[in-house]
Amino acid sequence: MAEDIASLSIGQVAERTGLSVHALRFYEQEGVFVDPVRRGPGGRRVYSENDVDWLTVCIILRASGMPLPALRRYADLVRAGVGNEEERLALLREHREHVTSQIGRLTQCLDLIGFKVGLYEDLLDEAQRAIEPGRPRPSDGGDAPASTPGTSA
Amino acid sequence: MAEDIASLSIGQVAERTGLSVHALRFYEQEGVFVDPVRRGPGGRRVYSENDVDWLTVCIILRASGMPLPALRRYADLVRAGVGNEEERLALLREHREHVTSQIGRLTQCLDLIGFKVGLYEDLLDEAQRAIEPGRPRPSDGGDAPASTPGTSA
DNA sequence: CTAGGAGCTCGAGTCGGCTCTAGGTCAAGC
DNA sequence: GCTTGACCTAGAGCCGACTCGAGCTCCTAG
Repeated sequence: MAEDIASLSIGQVAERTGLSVHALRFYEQEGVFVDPVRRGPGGRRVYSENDVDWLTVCIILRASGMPLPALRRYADLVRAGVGNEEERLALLREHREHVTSQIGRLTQCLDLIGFKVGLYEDLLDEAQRAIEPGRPRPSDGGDAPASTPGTSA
Repeated sequence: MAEDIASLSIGQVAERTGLSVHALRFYEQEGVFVDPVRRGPGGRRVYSENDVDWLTVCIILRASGMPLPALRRYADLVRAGVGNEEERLALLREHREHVTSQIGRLTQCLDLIGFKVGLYEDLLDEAQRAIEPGRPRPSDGGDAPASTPGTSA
C-alpha cells in the first residue's frame, strides 16, 4: 500500500487548504480530525493526503454553516468505524435541510433588496431625466414611509 | 397629519419584531435607527410605526448577513436626507452581490452534501439488500479515501 | 403602603471561531 | 557560534452581536 508518499507539514497544509496554522491546530484540538494527527521528529505534525481530503470536506461543511461541534460529532462517527452509517446520514441530512432553508431565507432577502435597488434606480433615473425640465424632485427611496414591503411584497 | 396613532413601548416593539428589548436598546446605541428614538414620560422609549418599519428592513438585512456597521452607514445616509441616493444604491447593490455570492457558495456546498447523502443512502440500501445473501460489506461512505470530490466533482 | 411589572443606564459576561503572544526546540545556512 | 525560520505548547485576546445583572425610577392594583 503506497501511503506515505504524501506527508505534509502544517505549513504546507495551511497553504493548500487556506486555513491558518493556528486554525489547523485549533481544529485538531477541537477533535475535528478523524484520526489523531501523526507526529514527526521533534513532535511536529505530519499530515497525510487523507487528512487533507477530510479537511477539504470540513471546510465545505463549515462554509455552509456547520458548527465545529457538529463537525466533531461527524468525525467521531467516522472514527468509530462501520456501523453508524445511519447516524452519519442523519447528520448530513439535517445539515442539508439547514442549508436549504438558509438558501431560502437568503433568496427572500434578495427579493427585498432587489426591490429597494429597483426603487433607487428608478428614482435616480427620473432625477436624471428631470434635469432638462429642471423640476426638483422629492427624494424618497422607500425608506421612511409606508412604501416598504414588510410583508406585503 | 395622523402620526401619533402608533406609539409603541419597547416591549411591544420587541414582541412584534421578534427582537429582544436588549437588542433594541443595543441597536439604538449602535446608531441603527434613522431618527433618535423618542422618549416619553420617565425617559421611556416611544417607537413609531416608522421605526418599526425601518426595523423590519433592518432585520431582513441582518438576516442576509449585513453587519451592524453597514446598517448604521445606511441609516446615516437616510438620516442625512436627499442627495446621497447613489451611495445608498451602491450600498444596497454591494450587499446584494454579497448575498448572491453567498447563495452560490451554499448551493455548491449543497451539491457536496447531496453527493455524500447519496453515497450513504446507496450504502445503506445495499447493506439492507445484502441481508438475505448474508454477505458482510466493507463500509465506506466516501469519508476517508480518495473517493471524495474535492475539486473533481 | 407595598408589591409587581415595565422601563431605565451602565457595564460585565457569553459564545463561536479563530488569532496572537510568549517562550521554547530544532535544523540548516552563513 | 549565531541567526533565521518553521514548528511546538499553553494560554490570552479579539470580534460581532447580543445577553444578562445590578441597582434605580415609575406607575398601577390590591
